[in-house]
Amino acid sequence: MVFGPDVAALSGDGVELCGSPEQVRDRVSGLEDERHPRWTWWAAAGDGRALVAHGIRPQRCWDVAEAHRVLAGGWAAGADRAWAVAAGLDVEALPRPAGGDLFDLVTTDDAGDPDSAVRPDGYLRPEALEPTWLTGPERALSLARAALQTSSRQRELLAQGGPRPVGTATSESAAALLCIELELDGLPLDRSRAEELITAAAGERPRSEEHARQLRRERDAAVLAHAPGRESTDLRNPVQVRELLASVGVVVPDTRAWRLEPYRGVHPLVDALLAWRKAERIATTYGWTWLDTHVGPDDRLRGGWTACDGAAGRMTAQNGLHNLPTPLRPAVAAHPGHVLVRADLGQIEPRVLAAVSGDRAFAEATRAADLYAPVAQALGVERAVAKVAVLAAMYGQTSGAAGEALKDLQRTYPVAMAYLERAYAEGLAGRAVRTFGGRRVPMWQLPPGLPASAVGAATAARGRFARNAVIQGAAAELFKAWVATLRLAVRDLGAEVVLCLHDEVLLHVPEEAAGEVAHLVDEVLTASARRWTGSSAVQFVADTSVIARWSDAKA
DNA sequence: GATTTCACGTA
DNA sequence: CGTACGTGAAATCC
Repeated sequence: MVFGPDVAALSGDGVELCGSPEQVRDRVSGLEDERHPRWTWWAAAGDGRALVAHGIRPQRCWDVAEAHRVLAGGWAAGADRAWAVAAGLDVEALPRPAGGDLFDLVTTDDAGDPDSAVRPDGYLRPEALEPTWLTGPERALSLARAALQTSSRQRELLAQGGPRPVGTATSESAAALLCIELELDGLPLDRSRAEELITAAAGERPRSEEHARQLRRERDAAVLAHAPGRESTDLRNPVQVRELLASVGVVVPDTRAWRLEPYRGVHPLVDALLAWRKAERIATTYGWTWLDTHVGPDDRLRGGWTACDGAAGRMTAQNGLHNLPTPLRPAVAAHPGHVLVRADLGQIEPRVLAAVSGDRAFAEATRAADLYAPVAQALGVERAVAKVAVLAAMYGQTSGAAGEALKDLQRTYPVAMAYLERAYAEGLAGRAVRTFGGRRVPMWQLPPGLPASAVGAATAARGRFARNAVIQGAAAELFKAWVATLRLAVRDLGAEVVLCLHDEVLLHVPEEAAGEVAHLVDEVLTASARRWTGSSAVQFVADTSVIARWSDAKA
């Protein structure tokens, strides 16, 4: 489907239609009710949003942009690029949209049928990406056909990588649609509780600009009182703060919190500064302005969502949805008549490692509710040591106390460790890696002028990135497969997904459906994990609770 | 005005 | 020599 401002079109499966967006939307709605087809669109942010904004929430879709991101990696996924890759055309030679200069005027004489989205040379017309190009129904129809054609070529290309990448593309597509819903629905908030928490952390709501400045001065004064003679220091200027600290005998290379932590006892200024920083964070980033800007009159916090970041493919969110400080979390609360069902995946990354590497011994450890217990036993070390070693192996950490246990890990779980080493080596060499689900993760190339002395560190950083990407990326794939299925499974109960946080999901649920939704969360996880891994060898576990506020469950 | 650096929140 | 992300304030670049 293609939705423009004035025209829209539908093509495929014996249906071909173009007309006004209203007409096409009605038909989409009817078809969705009849047989919920897998709708194909260039990107959820365009056509998916056009439906969701009008109350149509399709079950299944194929998002050409997301499929392209799986296939090619990286973030760029415009229709022209996705079309070119699917068609096997050179993306380096992608025609550029007309800039309105003379050169463009001269070279547009071979443009072929002006109402076709495809040029005679096989590339998608770059101007067809602009909504303004959709001046008539023929053009919309042509663009819709092109989207459908792209999707079937993408399917073929993905299928060359085995059965999984096609599945990855469908769940990524669903995640992208969910992102639109998350953005429009928002996260339920208890406004008065939010106001209390902001007041406690950042002070009362400023009544004017002058009042705001005064409050700021008061906050600053509490710190500067510890440094007589240096009251003019700007606490927001790291250089000045460093000088301030030096004046009381605290000499540090930078003023980051973890660096200052050991000096808490040395001088009361340090303590005051660190407390000030926490308050300042809430005052500037999650304070009154944030509340007024991002929380609607319906007491919902809204921000943009993306289905995959540019690196390994985790979801991202804006406006604090992904980094709300813990002290503010009590403000996230179910609205009247509802509860929150919260679930987080326990020890997701090592479990994912067991699945993607196919290490049988490590998979055996996932049968335990606490994976580190059997690992510790196998290595003959304390649980804490086993945990640090496993995490160090996955993240490429070399400092710290993991050294000896890492050797034992190699010996006990050679298949899993080899999987990580392999990714590390690929990254080191600058070659792209693929996640278990088939997402290509491109590797950046080192800048040509890089001094020889810096090359080692730079390639090692790339190796660590690759090593982490195959784990983090695969975990993101499983998570999205889970949540995409959950989205549909709970829908008839009136429940909706309202937050996704890498390994954690929050659902807003009518009170009476709480028990059933909580049950479905676990059931769907087992089914999704089985489908994703292709077996039941690796167990995934969710910690699920029914709560009123986000903070009611342990973090 | 746009980009970079520092700092810090989350997983 | 653990990764990823988003945000704001100040400094820096153009």
